[in-house]
Amino acid sequence: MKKAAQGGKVKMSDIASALGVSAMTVSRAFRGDAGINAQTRARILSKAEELGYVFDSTASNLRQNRTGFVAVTVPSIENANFSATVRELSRGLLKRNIQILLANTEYDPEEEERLIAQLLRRNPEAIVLTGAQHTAKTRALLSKAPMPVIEIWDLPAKPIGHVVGFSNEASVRGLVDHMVKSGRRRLAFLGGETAHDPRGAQRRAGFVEAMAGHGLEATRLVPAGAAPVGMTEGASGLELMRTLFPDTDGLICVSDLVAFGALAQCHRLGVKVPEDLAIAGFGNYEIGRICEPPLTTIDVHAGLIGSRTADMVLGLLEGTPLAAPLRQVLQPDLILRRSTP
Amino acid sequence: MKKAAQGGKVKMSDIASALGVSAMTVSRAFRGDAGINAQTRARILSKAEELGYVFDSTASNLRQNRTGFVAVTVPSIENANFSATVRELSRGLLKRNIQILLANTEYDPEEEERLIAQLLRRNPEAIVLTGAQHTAKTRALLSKAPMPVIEIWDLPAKPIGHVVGFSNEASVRGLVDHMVKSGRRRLAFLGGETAHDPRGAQRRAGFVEAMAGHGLEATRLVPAGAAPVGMTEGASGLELMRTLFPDTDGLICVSDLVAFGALAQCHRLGVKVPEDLAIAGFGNYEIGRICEPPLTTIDVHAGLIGSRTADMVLGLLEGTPLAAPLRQVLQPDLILRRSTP
DNA sequence: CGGAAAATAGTTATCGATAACATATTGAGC
DNA sequence: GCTCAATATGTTATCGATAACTATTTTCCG
Repeated sequence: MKKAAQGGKVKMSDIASALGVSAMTVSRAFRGDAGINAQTRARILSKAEELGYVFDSTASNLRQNRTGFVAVTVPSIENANFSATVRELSRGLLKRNIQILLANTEYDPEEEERLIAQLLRRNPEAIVLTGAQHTAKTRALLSKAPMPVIEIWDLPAKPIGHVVGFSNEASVRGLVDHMVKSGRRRLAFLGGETAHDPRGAQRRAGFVEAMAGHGLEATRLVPAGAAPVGMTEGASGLELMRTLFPDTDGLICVSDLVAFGALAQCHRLGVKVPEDLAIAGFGNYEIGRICEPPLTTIDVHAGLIGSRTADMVLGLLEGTPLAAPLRQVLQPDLILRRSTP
Repeated sequence: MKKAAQGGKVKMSDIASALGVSAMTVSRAFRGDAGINAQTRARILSKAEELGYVFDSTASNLRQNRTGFVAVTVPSIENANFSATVRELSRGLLKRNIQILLANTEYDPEEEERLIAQLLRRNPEAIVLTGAQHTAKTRALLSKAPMPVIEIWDLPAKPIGHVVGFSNEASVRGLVDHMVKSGRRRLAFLGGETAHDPRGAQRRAGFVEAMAGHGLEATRLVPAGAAPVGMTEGASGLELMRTLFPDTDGLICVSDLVAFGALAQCHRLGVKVPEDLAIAGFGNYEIGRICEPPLTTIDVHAGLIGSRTADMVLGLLEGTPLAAPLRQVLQPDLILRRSTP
């Protein structure tokens, strides 16, 4: 409970004068510098402990012009896919004691702009953006920024800097191909119609494209509402689909959560999955593995995106300047389960 | 792509000399200080824009001894309950432009200790800990720390500082009472047996207590494995329960995710819910609302914990020192749905 | 044993914004 | 016109750690 500091805070020079050494030596002791006597170092660390010294990285950051954190924006941390990415990113960066400054854009580019302006003031060593949809001002800010910028979860046509992503369009193609191969022709897509969920929109576009590739018309496009869409929207979306396109025999959803909502609604309505309606999701969420029937889906390797991004950041921070920005393209996997025949 | 700064970075004194004013005036312009001429301020801001100036909060932080961020630890950011808390906490603090430094403890007190030591070096304005299980060293570190400490999601008997939480034990009692009232007597509890999930353990203890209150023995305690436990563990746990205690007529699970896993397994085994087995969860996750039948659960108001914590932090940062630490107790709600009769 | 390299420690100035104090200008009231 | 207060701006020192440099041992070799 005694929070108030009794005196001023303890600093390196206090330790130094207590031991009759210079502040510089104390600094060296703390950084595990090579050129310091092991015994001196031990004395310093033990005295520091005794005095309750806490290293002040604010001062260190200013002097070294290194802050030791990376700024990260995500549309929503509540999405299990994004949080898996953040987790692995965080874990990877922790190896070098780099911390994450996280900001939620709530799927709003304007909010992203505000947040990035704030984050830049803190001098992060790199900026990681989930998604590639930005305002013009954000792009301008970031292209002038002195630190590396990495866009993840997308393959932007005009990247700001580096990229770690995958093709949402191509991934959906795998689902369509699978459904068509098993004889389904009257396919619908649920979700992805809003401007503020570019990845959803890309999946939807991929659906349209893939259908065209099979000579089929992609007329069955069902809206699910504004991002973030979840199970609730999946359930209501399934109803809407049945009203608009009652003869649909295969449904691809913008995410597993939506697919599960649709599946649960099918149970309630007595629609048999996959017999009456095949359903596929996207993202390989845990629920797709557990529900009955389990969901065919696309594993986008959300965690891997995070760890690869961490590796890229660490490489960029150590390495020599690069001629061209990096672009790492990951390959999502099609996971076949019983919700499709 | 032109990342390399052409010259040195632009600082306040550059703007100052470009306009023939002092650096102090520039500083005042940026902070919206009262005592500055509106026209001068406009000139400064426009010149700053022109030069591409980015405010350096590192320097500001050092001088003012205010960093503008709050450190937060969570067991796992992938848990939708915790991420809801973080989201609302973040949203609340953003009003005052305070950012969050987030760290995942992975349910490991040792890891928490390491992370907190790191976080303290950054001089956060407050420290928010999810959970009340800490190592002795963590407690020592934090009780000496100069900034407010808030433990959330629990009601610790010996809090380090302030608290925003609820009683896990009492919440489970509501579930037990409901099941008993509807005639079930052979109740089981799934999960919460591990040392590293104190909230799970408290729920389990609450189950035992509540059963005793009804004169019933709580012998049906089924382990679910190490935290974090999810749907997968729910499914396997249900199997285990059916082996160990085949006559169970009501199952309370440590979370909705576990409950859903159990429910899905019941579907597969032909066990009717709630006729053959009543199931309840904990946490009011979205899935419990959507699955069939929807799950009876406890809404712990995860988001509210976050926003209340934000309010508390803001109050502590502005207000005068307090005589005693704050303790805010929230009341979870029992939500009755069809998975219990 | 002489001398060069290695090991260890100290000095001084600095990172960039800003608190605290000092100064200059304007205006109001009598 | 004069004083006092309000307004607007400038000066200097400082937050705490550390880069860059210098100074002093110690070690090791031919």
